[in-house]
Amino acid sequence: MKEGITPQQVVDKYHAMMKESFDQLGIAFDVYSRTSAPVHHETSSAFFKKLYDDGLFEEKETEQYYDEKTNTFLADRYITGTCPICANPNAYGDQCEKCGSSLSPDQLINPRSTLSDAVPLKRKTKHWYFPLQQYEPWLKKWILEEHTEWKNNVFGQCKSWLENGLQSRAMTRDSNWGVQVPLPDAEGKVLYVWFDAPIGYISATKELTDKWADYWCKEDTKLVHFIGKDNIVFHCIIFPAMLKAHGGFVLPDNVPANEFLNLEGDKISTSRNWAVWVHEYLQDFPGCEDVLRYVLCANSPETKDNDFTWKDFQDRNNSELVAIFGNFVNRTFVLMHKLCGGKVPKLHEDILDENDKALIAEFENTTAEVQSALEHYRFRDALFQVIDLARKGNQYMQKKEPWILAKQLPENTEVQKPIDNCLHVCLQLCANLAVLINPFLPVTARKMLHMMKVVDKMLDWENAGKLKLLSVGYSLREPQLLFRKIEDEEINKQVEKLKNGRQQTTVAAEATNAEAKPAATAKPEIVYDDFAKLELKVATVTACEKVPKADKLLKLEVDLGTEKRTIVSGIAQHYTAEEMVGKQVIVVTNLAPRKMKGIESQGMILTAEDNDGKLQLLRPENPVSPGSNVS
RNA sequence: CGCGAAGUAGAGCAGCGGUAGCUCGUUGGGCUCAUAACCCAAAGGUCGGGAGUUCGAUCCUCCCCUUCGCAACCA
Repeated sequence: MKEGITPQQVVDKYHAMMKESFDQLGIAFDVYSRTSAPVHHETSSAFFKKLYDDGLFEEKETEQYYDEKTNTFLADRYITGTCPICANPNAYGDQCEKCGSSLSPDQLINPRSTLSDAVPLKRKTKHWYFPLQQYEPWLKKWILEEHTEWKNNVFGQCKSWLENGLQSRAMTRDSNWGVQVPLPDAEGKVLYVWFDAPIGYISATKELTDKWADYWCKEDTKLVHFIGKDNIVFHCIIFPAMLKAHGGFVLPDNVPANEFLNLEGDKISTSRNWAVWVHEYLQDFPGCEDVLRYVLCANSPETKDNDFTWKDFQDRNNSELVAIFGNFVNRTFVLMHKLCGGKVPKLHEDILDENDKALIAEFENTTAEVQSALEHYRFRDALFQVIDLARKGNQYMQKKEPWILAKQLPENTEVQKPIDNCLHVCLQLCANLAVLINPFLPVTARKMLHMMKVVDKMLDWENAGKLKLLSVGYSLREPQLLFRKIEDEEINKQVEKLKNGRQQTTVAAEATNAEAKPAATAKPEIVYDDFAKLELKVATVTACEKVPKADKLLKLEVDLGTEKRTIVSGIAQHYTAEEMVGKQVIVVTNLAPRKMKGIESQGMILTAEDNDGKLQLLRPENPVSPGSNVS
């Protein structure tokens, strides 16, 4: 709605955009689907129908508040009113933030809609509830006893839910966007997003293969959900309970939820354009797909929120990818061409020394560590181990100093042997590095394959840790640099772009609107007479103070020419009392008075909300006399 | 309000009862095949704050502070 287009257009736009971005970053999916696909509608409907036919839902008809102005049923959070317990006039339908009581909308005195400020009416609506509490004993056993290995943040959250007690939860909503409830008499009802969304995983598998049941219904399947911390409950509690209720499906083996990644100290937000857009990144850093992948993995918020900064991006690229990994591969190839005629030299086992043996042993050690880390979802650590192996390669080469040995060649041809050994080991290490880095940096792994003139098959994980990946005597290509250095200038540009982009959101949003079809209005059309019912006037603020114990409210005295009025307005987080004095504002003067925090407000000040959620006062371009009509 | 997770050197992390460690970055020195690595040395931490338990606490207990998340028509 905000973009002025239909939900369908929104999903089409972003689906295409994300698919392309994933593709360009070398992130491949067996299937990249969406819950608007027909197969998903069928699958989720059928799932619902099965639970329904098995009598697992509670059908409840409730009276829910309905906002006639916007034609919508109101979620609890969208209703405010006076708290029955502490008389706070701004309690929400689900809880009062002043006294902390949990509420239901029915308990509110003088409820109103936060969408339109209308007085909501009760309307009957029927929904289907899933009795989560019935699965509580089973969930407790399954998670708290059988999955103690889950991550702290995940396990703790689940424990909290389970110990607080689960409740029936509506699995349908009143809406016209989503999957229709597959029952007669269910006009205008759709499945609750978090009912159908995880079923989307099953639907997508169906789209992939007829043998989808081999994945979902066989005990040897290991189901893992990679998610962010904000939806732990859906994947650990609700979806498993649904699967259990339905029967015949495997349950998640693990749900390694990550924390959040910030960007330059602020929360990432695509709507506020505080983001790094993949398609723009690839334009600005062509050929650097793997660098972004590297930094995101090395800095992934596995145990706590982390920050992506361009400076860190540069540091990690220059010191870890270029200087450690890239440099090792490069110097190995350069030396091999200089000292071994461009071919994989022989390994003279008779003269292997401790250094050789130690490094060779590292092939397997590191492989085991990387594998173990991956199996335990410690991706950061796994990647570190790979880079660390390259570091060990550098150390090894430094100890062996084949370039020094080479100086003795004219008088002693025997030294070719240790030179051969060093480069043989280093080259085999390069091959191992290619295999080990492949899951993280696939583009880099390909480049290495090319240099080694070997086939893709070599990258199979089974090859990790082996000493003999390259054959003796095989001639290899000239080295190509795997990574390039990233200069300060490029980084500064990105930081600037980010900061400028933040202000351009409005422009971007307008551009989107211009392309889109005529916007569907959110509210029904009205006639002039409806508009004429409003009395809007310009007023000058003569005094202003903050309302005590209310963080959002300012109490204003305004001059309407013929009279003065007191108005309470929820703009305290956007304007200070001092700066309001003397400003002109537009006031709805014939709005019924309402008390807020014990002060009667005799009107309402008009504001507009920008993309940052900041309120902007509406006011005349040039000062006019107080009391002027607005039309 | 409550619940969960997190808070350890400039950055990213480990440690979890006994002199605070790793990688990167910084500074000085050595070396040079390499987009320079590597070696040596150094600087940099009242382990979020306070109380307690203990012979001893970053680690255990309690309180507090900060950040993020917690069934919203949001995968």
